[in-house]
Amino acid sequence: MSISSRFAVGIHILTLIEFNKEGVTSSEFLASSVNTNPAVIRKLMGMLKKAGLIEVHPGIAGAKLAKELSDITLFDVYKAVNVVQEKELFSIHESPHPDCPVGRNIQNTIEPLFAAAQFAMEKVLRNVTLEDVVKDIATKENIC
Amino acid sequence: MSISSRFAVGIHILTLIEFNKEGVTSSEFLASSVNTNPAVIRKLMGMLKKAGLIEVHPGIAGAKLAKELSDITLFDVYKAVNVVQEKELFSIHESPHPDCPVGRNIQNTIEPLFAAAQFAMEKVLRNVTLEDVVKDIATKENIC
DNA sequence: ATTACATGTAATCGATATTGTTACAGGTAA
DNA sequence: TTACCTGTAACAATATCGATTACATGTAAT
Repeated sequence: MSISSRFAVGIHILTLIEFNKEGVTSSEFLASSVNTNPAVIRKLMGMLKKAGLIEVHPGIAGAKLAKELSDITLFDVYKAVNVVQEKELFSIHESPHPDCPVGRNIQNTIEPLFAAAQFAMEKVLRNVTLEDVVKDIATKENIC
Repeated sequence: MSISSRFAVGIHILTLIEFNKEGVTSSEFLASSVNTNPAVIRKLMGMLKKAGLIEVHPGIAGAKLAKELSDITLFDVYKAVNVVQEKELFSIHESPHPDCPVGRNIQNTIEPLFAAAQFAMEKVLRNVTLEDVVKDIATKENIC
């Protein structure tokens, strides 16, 4: 099991829009860098647009960031591309037997524990911005 | 996307072994409480056994805990049932374009961020023991 | 030794999610 | 009108999950 690479690709898209901000960042351009199909990129662009992270218009080539780099966290991207639903990082088996003391309580007992674990993971994502990602790549480029 | 319910079922199994420690906890008994097939339970029992969490023997009915309740964390169960591999909670797209500054760096930049998020989630699991789960259920039973 | 019953394990199936691909509708500007 | 872009639907290939069936193997009681 793994969380969909839509998340990583979403970050890639936003980062590249920033790096190419003087130029035109079309779905084809993005697809070439990500190494996938333009239609895949357009679908993701739709999600990022819906989440208010980018501006993109039918018939007009290129996407632009809709917010400041420092105002976009990885959590924003994570939510935008819809990879994990609220309280659903972990799945819990359905319909355990109600006549068993464990069966009738296990879901209620486990759920808050799973939610806490998921929340801790998401908190890390909230504390990283796209600015951090862009700066890290810029640093790596200057060194190499 | 969701982490397999094997994790939740694994917790269920261990918890029920404890609740039924005076009796014989067979795969059929467990399957009835979990509401699944005995073969599914046996496969999970094999994983829990391999991880040293339970003792179970071919031909002999019933499983027993191999460690103290307070010595088994949810993380132990999580690793035992093999739901998420190390550094693979998030997947990263392969083969981004090396001629692009973003494409050639994005993986190295994102990987530690994803690893940190995964680690934070796992840390929560490390801090909860089966004893906590059993006590919580026992409390709920006494109240209701 | 035979019988009854347990665990161990492999094969298979249906359901679902993911990723890539193709195709085309609709918008924009030269 | 033409060229090119985004938006979106349909479909295939692949992978994983959970359930199911079947059977080999091990144990203990008769």
